Amino acid sequence: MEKQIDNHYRYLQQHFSYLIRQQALLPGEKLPSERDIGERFNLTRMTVRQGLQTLEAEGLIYRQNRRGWFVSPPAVVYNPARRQSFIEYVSSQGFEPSTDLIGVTVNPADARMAELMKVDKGARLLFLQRRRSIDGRPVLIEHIYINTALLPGIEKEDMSQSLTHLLRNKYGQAYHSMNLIFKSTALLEDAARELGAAAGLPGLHIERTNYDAAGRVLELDYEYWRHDAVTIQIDVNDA
Amino acid sequence: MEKQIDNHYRYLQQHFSYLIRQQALLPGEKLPSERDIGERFNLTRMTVRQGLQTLEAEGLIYRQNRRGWFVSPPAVVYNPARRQSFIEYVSSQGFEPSTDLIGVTVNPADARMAELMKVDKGARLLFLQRRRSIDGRPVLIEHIYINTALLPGIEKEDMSQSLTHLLRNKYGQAYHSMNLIFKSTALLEDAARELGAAAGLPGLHIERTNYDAAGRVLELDYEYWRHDAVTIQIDVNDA
DNA sequence: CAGTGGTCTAGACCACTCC
DNA sequence: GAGTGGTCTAGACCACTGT
Repeated sequence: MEKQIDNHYRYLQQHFSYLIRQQALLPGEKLPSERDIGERFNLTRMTVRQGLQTLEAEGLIYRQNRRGWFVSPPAVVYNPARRQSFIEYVSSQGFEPSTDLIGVTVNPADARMAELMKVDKGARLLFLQRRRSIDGRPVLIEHIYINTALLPGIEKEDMSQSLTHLLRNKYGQAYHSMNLIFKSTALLEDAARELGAAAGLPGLHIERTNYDAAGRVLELDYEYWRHDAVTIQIDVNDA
Repeated sequence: MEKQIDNHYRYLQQHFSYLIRQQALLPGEKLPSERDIGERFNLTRMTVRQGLQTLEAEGLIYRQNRRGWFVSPPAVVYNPARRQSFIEYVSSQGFEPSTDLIGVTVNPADARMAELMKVDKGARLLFLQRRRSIDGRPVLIEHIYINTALLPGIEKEDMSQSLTHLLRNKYGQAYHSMNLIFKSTALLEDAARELGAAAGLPGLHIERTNYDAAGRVLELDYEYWRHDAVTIQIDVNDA
């Protein structure tokens, strides 16, 4: 007993949704061009785009700026409580992670950052911008602020590697506790551009504060994810 | 040093974003109609709608079906680890929570539900559908499956009240552990309609499995949130 | 009823990617 | 240069809301 679809864009949505679920269209595969779809279904490009946008909102397809629409791969599961690095949890799920370093600078903390990281104004903070990809598809932009006073010499390390590993191996620091904030919102304009995505793309923001054993802020991490690329999972145990 | 905006819809976005941040437009306030905005800025309705949709994706405004666009109130912070009820965490943040019971049925478990809840196929499950609002604004639809065998007589209770309280007071059951899954995706069609929202609205899905002290599944809870209405916050402590 | 957003048409030009 | 999505125009009719 299927529901009657009287909207054209919903018809498109259901059509492609069906093809994707049946795996007639495979992850990473390119959809026909908007003009081709319009011709095939006798629809204006605007209507086609509306249909595609609803599929994008569902996380079934994604676009790369002016290159086309593609079927979304399955989302990676991110379980922050496990304290695994991006590299660990992505590869353990059978995907291929990679990291591009976009920028590294050392800046004095302004008033806002000083408060967030519980350091004095002017303290030296290492600021990293990285892009991380899964199977070659850019999925998140990361902005990281590191308290260099707690991790001397860290700015001389290779910053495209896993910070989790670096802290563990070189500094003997495991993350002790962390505070996590998740928010569903549009990707920031810069993040969208660096992901090769259209601005205003639905995104997931994660803000993570990592503390050392003494409760000091080791690192502040902002992650801007393509919303279809990740599922968050957490186990909460007895208090 | 402001960036030059050459897109019309981005200009609109920046304009209203500014007004909202300056509180020249207050939470809950209605925006002018799409046609009025178009006239004022000399833009087509399609372009106006595109601008408004990006503001919606940012979580700054929301719409109610055919009633208009409104400024979003601040998001409520949901911290699952605190095991507070919706009523508790909403009211403790200075908002007014309310709950509408949409449906109650008792059904035998099908194969899928039986597996998810670790019961025999055909076991009696209480199924609740509720709509929850903050300050009168519907923000989430909840689908709850309850294992009646563990909570005898529960189907005779008032199901618009807090389940957390009911379990605590009548059954002496506190939630022990829970498993949480968060996914940013479009609202389901039914959920969107019950929230008075357009279908395909960006949404946040939360899936929560609550276990009793013996590790049995007490309750399975699916929450479909308007994406601008909630921020998730979790503290993870030493393992 | 008038007013609102929801959907849709039939075009157009532009910016960028790919070859 | 051909093809793609990104943006935009100037309309139209419909479904639903409020009065």
